[in-house]
Parts: sequence; structure tokens; C-alpha cells
Amino acid sequence: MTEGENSKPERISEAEHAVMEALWEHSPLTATEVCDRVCETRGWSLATVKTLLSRLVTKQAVAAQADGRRFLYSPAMARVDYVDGESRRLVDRLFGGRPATLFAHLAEQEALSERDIAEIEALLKEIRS
Amino acid sequence: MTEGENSKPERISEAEHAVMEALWEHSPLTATEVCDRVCETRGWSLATVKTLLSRLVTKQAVAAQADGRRFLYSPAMARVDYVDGESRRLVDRLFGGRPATLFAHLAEQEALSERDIAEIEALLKEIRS
DNA sequence: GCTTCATGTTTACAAACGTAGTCGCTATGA
DNA sequence: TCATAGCGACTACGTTTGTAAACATGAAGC
Repeated sequence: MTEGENSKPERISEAEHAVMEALWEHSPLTATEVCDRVCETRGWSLATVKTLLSRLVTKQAVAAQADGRRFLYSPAMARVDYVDGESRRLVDRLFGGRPATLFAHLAEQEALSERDIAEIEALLKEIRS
Repeated sequence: MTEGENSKPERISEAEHAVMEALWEHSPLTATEVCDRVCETRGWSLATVKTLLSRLVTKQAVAAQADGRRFLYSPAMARVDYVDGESRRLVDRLFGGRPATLFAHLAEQEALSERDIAEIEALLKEIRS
């Protein structure tokens, strides 16, 4: 077998994640456009966004498509996969891999709003059907 | 006002967290005892544990009580607080602060076992009573 | 008293991260 | 054609993290 694209899913840092969110929300975007969407809130300069984008390209989490002399950036990984990975990491690390334990913790800490509880109930009903 | 113990809750890294888990499970422990409990699984040397312990002491996440020549280390923060902080961070960052969205995600990804579902149902029933 | 063991302190050092400046190229308008 | 603005690439640099070795010092046995 010719090696193939054996890319281990390099970890995305917190700052990088903010850029990913922008791209997940809308893509493709140029570096400047990404900056328009995140620089204000994060207090970043365009240079910072450029650095993060190239690191994300290296990590193959973002794809850069040439458009003249610039690039159009798009996510190269689905948000759901990222979210799933992070969620599982947390559940594994802190709740022994048991989502129910996380849920119990949230309940105990009163972190669940009435609305949360209602929605979860509805979801459970759906699962059961 | 005299400044007081204005300690912002310094972030605990992943490696440090492993040490915390050992201490939460049983404390106080000496550095060697902590190593006995984690070095094998993590493939660490005693030196590594010593470094992590002192960093944790600096971060005020661990308290060191002198015992003759050596120290007995104990957690200086409750596990539940740590777990709660991490959980909320995740929910905020990835699920817009809505635990129900996290739950929906888990359900969609089929990350919930029959046992998880049953336990969550039971918890909900309890909450409702 | 001297060697040795245990233990905390200091120092090390590479990789990852956060944040950003500078360089070089090119399309573009004057 | 020449200055210019826009943009990616390269470089930079302090901090945090992971991992550990070297050092100092006191206790304990011989």
C-alpha cells in the first residue's frame, strides 16, 4: 500500500478554533474576510489570522484554493467531527467515558435550564420511539 | 483593601490533570507515591511528576504540607470544581452554552449507550419529582 | 564521620501556542 | 512605467507544556 493520506487528526488549538468557526459559518473566505469576522471580538490583527490560517492549512484542517494571487479558505474537516472529538475527549477524561455521568454532573450543578431539561426529555422520547 | 488572595484559577494542563486525579483519588501523597500511581500508565519518570507537582503548587491547585524533609501533597481545589469548569468551557465553546445541544449531539452521534439513556431517563424522572 | 538514598529545587530544552512584524511579488491605477 | 496596495510566506519572540536531568541537602546506616 502506497502510504496514502495517512493524516493523523492534528489537534486544533483554541485560537485556531475561532478561525474554524468563522469558516464553518461561511466559506470560502479570504484571510481578510476571516479577519473581518473575528479580529474585532478576539482583538487580533490581520497578521494573526494569516498565521492561524497557514497553521490550519498545514494541519490539513483548512483547504486553500488559489484564486488569482490570493487564496480562498474553506474548512477541510466537518464541524461535527471536531465537536465530536472534543466532546468525547472530555467525557473520556473526566467522566470515565460515560456521557450519563456528565449529564448527572450538569444536573447536580444545576447547569441545566428548564428549557434544557424539556429538550432532553423530548429527545429521549424520540429515541425511544 | 489589602489585595487579598486574588487568585485567578490558573489553567491546569492535561499532564497536570493526571496528577490531580491521583491526588483526588487519595491524598495526601508524597511525590514518589504519586509516581507509583501514574508513572507506569503515563510512561513518566519521577522527575516529571516532581515538575508537575511544583507547577501545580505554583498554580495553587495543590497544597504541599511539610513532613520533615519531604512534602505531602493534597489537592487545593475540589474535583467537582475542576470538572465543572472544563465542562462549561466545552459547552460554551462548542454548544453555545446549551447543554441540551451537547446532549443532542451525543444522541445523533450514537455516543449514548442503552445504559446511558436509561440513566439519564432516571435522572430526569428524579428532577421532575 | 562518610557514603548513600530520598527528596525538593534549579535548569534544560524542544514543541506548541498566541500574537505579530517584515519581505517579496504582482495586479492596478496614475 | 512607476508607485502602491493587497496578500501570502517567512521570521520572530515570549509563554506554556511535556519531559527530564543535574544539583543540593539532610537523614540514616555503617
